[in-house]
Amino acid sequence: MQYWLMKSEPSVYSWDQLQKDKRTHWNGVRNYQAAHNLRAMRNGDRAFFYHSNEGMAIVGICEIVKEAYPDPSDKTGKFVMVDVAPLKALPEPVTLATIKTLPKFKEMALIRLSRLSVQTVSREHWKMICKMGGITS
DNA sequence: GCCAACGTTGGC
DNA sequence: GCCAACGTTGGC
Repeated sequence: MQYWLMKSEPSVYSWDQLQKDKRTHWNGVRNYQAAHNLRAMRNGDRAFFYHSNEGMAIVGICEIVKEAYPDPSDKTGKFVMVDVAPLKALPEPVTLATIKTLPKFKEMALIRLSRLSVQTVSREHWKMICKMGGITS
């Protein structure tokens, strides 16, 4: 299984909204590297849901429930979207500020490639963030 | 609101 | 194919 991190501005689409919707189309990605990651996602992969701009924290975990298919909002036909469903909220959101203070996360894309909206997360980072977020599984 | 970092566009 | 100009993202 692969782990991911997806960003959304809460004023555009928030974690709360996803929990209400039960499922959503992750559309609007217009960056090739992010799109490449979308295409690499497989059903059952897990992704952190990160609030950018406001909140600036990882707030929940979602699951990929439909693999990449054309994004109808893209007139050029080049970009794709996936469907995601919420799995569980982090009891304790993990903020960017916290992550930044820990040397182990220096190599994380969230820090290194701050503008990439869909990124991979290593298994090690995934586990640490889950633990910090209060998920003990 | 500002600005750094980065990506894209278009002229040459 | 280079690079300046411009647009966007996202932290602060």
